[in-house]
Amino acid sequence: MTPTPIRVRFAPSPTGYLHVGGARTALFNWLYARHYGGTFVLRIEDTDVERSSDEMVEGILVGMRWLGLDWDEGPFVGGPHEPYFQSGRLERYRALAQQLVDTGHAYYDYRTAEEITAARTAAEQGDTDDWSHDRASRDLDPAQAAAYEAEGRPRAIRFRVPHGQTQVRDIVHGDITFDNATIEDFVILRSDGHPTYHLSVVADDVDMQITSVIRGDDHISNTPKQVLLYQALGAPVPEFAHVPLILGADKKRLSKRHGATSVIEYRAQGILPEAMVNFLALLGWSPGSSDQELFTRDELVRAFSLEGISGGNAVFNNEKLAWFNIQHMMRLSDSEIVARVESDLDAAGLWRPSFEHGHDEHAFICAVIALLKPRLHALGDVVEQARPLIAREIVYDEAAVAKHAGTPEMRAHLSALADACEALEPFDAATIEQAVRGYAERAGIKAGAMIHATRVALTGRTVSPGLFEVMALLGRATVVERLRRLATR
RNA sequence: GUCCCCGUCGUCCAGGGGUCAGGACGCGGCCCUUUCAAGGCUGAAACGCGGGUUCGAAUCCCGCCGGGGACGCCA
Repeated sequence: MTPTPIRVRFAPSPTGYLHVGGARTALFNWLYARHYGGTFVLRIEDTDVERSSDEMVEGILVGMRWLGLDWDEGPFVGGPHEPYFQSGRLERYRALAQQLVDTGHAYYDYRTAEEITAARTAAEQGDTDDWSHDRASRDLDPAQAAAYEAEGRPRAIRFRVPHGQTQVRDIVHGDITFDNATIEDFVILRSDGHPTYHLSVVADDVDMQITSVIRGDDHISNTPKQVLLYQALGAPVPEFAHVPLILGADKKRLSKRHGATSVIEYRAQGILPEAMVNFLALLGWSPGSSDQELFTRDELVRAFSLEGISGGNAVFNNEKLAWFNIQHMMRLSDSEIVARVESDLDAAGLWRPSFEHGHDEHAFICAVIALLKPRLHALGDVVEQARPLIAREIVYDEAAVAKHAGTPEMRAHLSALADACEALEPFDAATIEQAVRGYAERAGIKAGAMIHATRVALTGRTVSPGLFEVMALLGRATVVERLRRLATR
C-alpha cells in the first residue's frame, strides 16, 4: 500500500557476542523487514575504537547467522551506503557537526571534561541538581571564544536545544512528549573530533534512509535529542518502535549473573535456533487474538507486526525456552537432526561414515533418532541417549543389572528369550512384543520383569525408548548376542 | 533527585465498558504405559491500591504505590 519501502537496521556495538536482548531487537527488525519485503541493514557502531576489533564484530555476526537473521546490507555483503562501520564515517560526522554549528544549531564548548565533572559534582553536592540542563557555554562571549581559540584550547560541540517541547511518535508507546527544558545541551562532537552516539546514529540513519527505528526501550530518553537532530538537519524523522527490555527472574535487567546471556551459549547448550527465534519473538510480541505459540520462521514473518509488541518488560523464562526446544526438536526431520549432531557423535567416537546421507546405515541412524526424538530436550542429549543403540560394545549399569537381571533364574530366561528370538519371523516390534509377552506368560513371570531384564541386557540401562522398537532396531543378531552375553556373564 | 516507560495467574501473552477474565510455560491430578519421555484430559493460580466517570469498570480519567529505564566528551 505505502510506496515507501521499509528500511530498518540493527546497529550493535561490537562487544564480542550477541546477547539475547540484542538478538531479539535484531529479530524484530528482521521480521519487520521481511514481512514488508523491506531492507534489513546491519551496521556496526564501533566509534569506540578502543573496544572494537574484527574478532568482536565476528562474535555478533556468528550469532546473527546462527539465528538465521540475514542482512541485506552490511558487513561482507556491502551495499549502496558503505561503509557499514561507523569508524569509517568520521569525516561525515565532523562535516555534519560543523554544519550544525554554521546553522546556529550547535556551538563550541571549550571547557575540559575535568572542569565539567568538577562543576557537576559541585552541583550535585549543592543539592540544586539542575545539571541536566547544562547550558553554561551556550552564549560564550565572542571575545572570550576567540581567546580560547588563540590558546588552541580543545573544543567540543554541543547541540543548542531549543525552547519548547519535542514529541516522539512511537508505535509501541504512542506519542511521548518531552519538555525541552529537561534536555541538556548534549555533546555531538567530542573535543578529539569523534562523534557521540547521538550524532552518529542520526547521521547514519539519515544517510542510510532508515524509515523505522526499532530498538530497546532504554533509548526512549535519547530519542527526543535525536528527533531534534533530525529537525536541525532538515531530515525526515523515522518512525520509532521501542521494544521493552528483557529482564532476569529477579526483574533486573538481564546480565551475566542470570546465566547465559549470549545466544551462542544457548547454541552450546543444544538449543535450536528455531526454538530461540520462536521464544524470543514471543517475548514481548504476540500475534494478537490467535492462540498460536509455535511458529516457524516463515509463519513469524507472515504474522509479525509492530502493533503486536507490548509495552512492558519481559522476564526471560528458561523453562519455556526448553519447552520450545522440545517442540521444535520434534518437528525436525530425523535426517535433519542427524546432520546437526554428526560432529557431536563423531567427537564421542560414535559416528560411522556409513551413517552419512546416501550410505547404507543412514536409515539406521535416522531410525535411532526417531526413537529418541520425543525424549530429547536438547541436541546435546543425542550422544548419551544414542550410545547404547549405536556403540558396538555396551556398558552395563551394574545397579540395573543387579536389580533386574541379578538372579540365575532371570539369566536363564534371557537365554531362553535369545533362543526364541533366533526363530522369530518377522523380527519387527509387533512380533517381538508378542513373543516376549508370550514367553513371560508361559514361564509364569510378569511381562514387566522380563521386559526390564531384557532392557538391561540390550542397553545396559534401566531407561530406553520402547523396548520392542529398540529390539527391532538393533536387529536379531545384536539382540541375541547381547541377551546371551548377559545371561552367561 | 529529575524526566520517561510499564502494571491481567509465579512467568510469557490475549482481552480493552456487560466474558464462567482466555491460551502457553511451570506446578498438581487422571489417562496412556515395559522404563524414561512425548501426548491427551483435568485442577489450582491473576486484573496492585484508592478515588472518580458510567446503569455497569480489569477495560476510560486522576492520584498513590510498585517495577523498570534514562539522566556521560559510553553506545
